[in-house]
Amino acid sequence: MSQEHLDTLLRRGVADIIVESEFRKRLDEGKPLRLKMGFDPSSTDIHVGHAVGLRKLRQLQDLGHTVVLIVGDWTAQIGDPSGRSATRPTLTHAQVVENAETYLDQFFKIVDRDRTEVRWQSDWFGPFTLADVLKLTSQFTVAQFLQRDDFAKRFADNQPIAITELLYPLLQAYDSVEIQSDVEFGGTDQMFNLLVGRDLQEKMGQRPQQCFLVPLLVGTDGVQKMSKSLNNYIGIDEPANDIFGKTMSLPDSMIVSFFENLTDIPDEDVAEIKHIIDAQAGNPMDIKKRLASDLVTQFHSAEAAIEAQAFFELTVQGRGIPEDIPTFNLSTADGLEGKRLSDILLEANLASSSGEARRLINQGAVRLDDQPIPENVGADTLTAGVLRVGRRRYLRLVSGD
RNA sequence: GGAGGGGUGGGUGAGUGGUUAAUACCACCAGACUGUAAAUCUGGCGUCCGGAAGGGCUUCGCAGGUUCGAAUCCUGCCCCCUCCA
Repeated sequence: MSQEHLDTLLRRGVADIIVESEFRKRLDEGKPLRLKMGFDPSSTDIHVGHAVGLRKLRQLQDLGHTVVLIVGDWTAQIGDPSGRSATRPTLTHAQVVENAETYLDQFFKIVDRDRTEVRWQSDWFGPFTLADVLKLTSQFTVAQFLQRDDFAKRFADNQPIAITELLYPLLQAYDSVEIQSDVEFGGTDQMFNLLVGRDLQEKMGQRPQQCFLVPLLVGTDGVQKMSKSLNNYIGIDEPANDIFGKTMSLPDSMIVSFFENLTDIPDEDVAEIKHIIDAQAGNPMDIKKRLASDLVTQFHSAEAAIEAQAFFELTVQGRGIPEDIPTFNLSTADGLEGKRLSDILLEANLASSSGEARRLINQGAVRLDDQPIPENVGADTLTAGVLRVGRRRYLRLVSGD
């Protein structure tokens, strides 16, 4: 591999590598490195924000290295007993197993299964004793932990910090010892935790891991970091049309960052795109189509990307009707007696409540063959045709058998 | 152990007996304009019935109570935060 290729690999989609020179030395040793990545099975959906780091894992796997994925099953079953954090619910063993399966299916869309070792945290924490815990805690001081940004801030603001919260970084650090990690991956918000792992390994006589930090991708709102709870994410498991559509709705300000972090297009192309956008030398929409197509190709296939683009151009841009849409039979045996348009929208999942259905109708968002239906008419006055709600919800009304 | 502050709709946060399904802002949804961008404008935003007018039901930590009427008053409980020890 060329030096240039390696440089790109260690720069694009990378926030920081601690310590980069040591990391490069290890790469030169010629032995497969153990790349540690942890996940909390309380959430299962992988979005493109996570993909930034997973893509790095894959690129390094392609150089012969091994990913060690740690399923945080033990901590997930403890949860956060203080109940402060909704993001640490307590899960049962069955839930953890189910979530892990869901997660792995998505994980291996990006990461190479054959070069991955999956380890369950309870293998080593299950038999842990209180004595072990105390030994672990004795390696660190409170002052050291107060260096972590959010702890420092909360401490200064007289906000509570639960003792368990101090323990989590220690447990994560011990994972590194257990699997003899060479490099741990995480977002920049994980820096402190990764560094604790590094320290602990050294204290326990191991060679300290390097910390590979990837940037936190900003979500589709263009403001906050991408996360499921903020509903500003693009899931890698979503249908091709959704990935394409969501990408098209990105603010212009996000385009360059997405290309940088989520695609392998050449650096020169990224620079070119940045120039076009800054200088307003072209329509950003066309550039976003390229981005959307690239993402769909990664998470589905090249064919799916072509279809998704066609779908987008037909429906959103051309306001046309796609072929493959759900149908609703007007002469169904259920009978339309007493039913109204709003009931049909609800039954066909075009609205989430009858209140919403009425609202949409009143706002002129419902059309039958392009003719607005401004009133909640009786279902029996509807004729065969295509019912459209907003821009992208459709229902084909048919009559007869 | 003691003192004080607080729990309101997805979020922030008004509201101290009726005009409050609950101000405002954010988020979100739909429409217009567009490039499913931004900005802007318009409408909406618990839920059910009703073509509509309108009417049910549920909601202000939980459970009771006072009252014609309670997010607002009383009692008990749960939870959170701060300060002092």
